[in-house]
Amino acid sequence: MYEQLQGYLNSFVKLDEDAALEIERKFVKRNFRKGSFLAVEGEVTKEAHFLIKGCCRFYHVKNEKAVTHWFSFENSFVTSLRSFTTQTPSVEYIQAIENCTVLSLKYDELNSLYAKYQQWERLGRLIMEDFSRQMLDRLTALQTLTAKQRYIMLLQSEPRIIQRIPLNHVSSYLSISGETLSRVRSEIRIL
Amino acid sequence: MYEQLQGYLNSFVKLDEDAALEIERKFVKRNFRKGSFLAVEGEVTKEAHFLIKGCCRFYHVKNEKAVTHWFSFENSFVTSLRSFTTQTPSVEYIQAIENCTVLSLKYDELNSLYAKYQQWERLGRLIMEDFSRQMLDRLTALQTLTAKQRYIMLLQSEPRIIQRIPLNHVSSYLSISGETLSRVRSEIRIL
DNA sequence: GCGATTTTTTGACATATATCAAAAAAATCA
DNA sequence: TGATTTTTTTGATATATGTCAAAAAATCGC
Repeated sequence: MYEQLQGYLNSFVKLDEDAALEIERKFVKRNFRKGSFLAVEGEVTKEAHFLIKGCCRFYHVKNEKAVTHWFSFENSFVTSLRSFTTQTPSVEYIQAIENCTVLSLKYDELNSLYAKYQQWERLGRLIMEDFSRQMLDRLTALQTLTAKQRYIMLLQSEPRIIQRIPLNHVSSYLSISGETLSRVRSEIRIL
Repeated sequence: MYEQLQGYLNSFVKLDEDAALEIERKFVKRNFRKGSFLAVEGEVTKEAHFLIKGCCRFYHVKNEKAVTHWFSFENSFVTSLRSFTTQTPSVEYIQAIENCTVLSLKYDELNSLYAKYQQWERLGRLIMEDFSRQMLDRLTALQTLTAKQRYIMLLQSEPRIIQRIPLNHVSSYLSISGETLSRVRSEIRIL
């Protein structure tokens, strides 16, 4: 369990022993039942969670409708970024799509790691750089591809999303109505 | 000139004297003529530029068409993020929309700052966090607003873009055809 | 300053995608 | 397992926005 997190972190920075020891000291194991929330609109998100098992859906409510904007799977951090990094009320919800096991880290604990270890600071920077690149790709896809192309691209680049997430959430994520996505899928089936 | 950069960096981290001294040592002043390129598709971006004066347009070419995905103005860093951070060929162009004055920092120099000063590492992290939050906002706007709403929102949140950037670039940035944006504007004029 | 580009506007028409409604299928759970 | 809820599919129709074309306006280069 901790090895899994360790492996993830190591892909960014090879942690020295003292810095690595903090992993077991600061992260605590937790479970979230399918359907439960890791972040709620209006509440300050006090923890970041490393997803050991399961997957989550990020969404916000706009005109009484849920708009999904992200999914997270095993081996990634889950938190309401703006809320957590600025300690302000969240504008989004994060919901467990499957039963989830996570390793949770409190905001203050993370900051003490940042303060104490240059390597943790670097880890934070590299993870944010990585996240930014992912966001840029997603933006490009939304900006340049048709509904069908976006679905096909997702099928290729993130098959887990299509395999494990209900279609209505996927359609929202792709900014396509459920009906249109259903039609797109049947077209592709025929091909 | 250096004070301007210093002020920007200070808004993220109050640099100690030794770390602050590096600013004048590592950043070099350069000018880019209107129309010239700060990054080109296919070339590895070797520098990040802090924009002292002027503005830039980020775009990539898709089906022989330019798709604008970002603008930068005074007091922000300009670089092809993926290319610079991973030192791989850029997929995008960055073009000066006005004559620009920048302070440029080489990739290797930045990394030596990261290695030597925990404060610079933190600076990098905080700037990336800030960037990520901006990207998230942009994604939300593209996902939830109509063409007209996106334009109005831009008018309010980033009037500089509308004041200083040719309309065809703005429309591309908003994922609206030039014709539709023109119509949206005339509608708003009347109101 | 003036001709030549480039950008913006306007109009007619095309189309991708949304919406509404209802049936079919799948998932949930008591 | 069967009943109930949720999700997905299918059909008919509506609409926002794109495309093509040409005029009007603005900008650029010499």
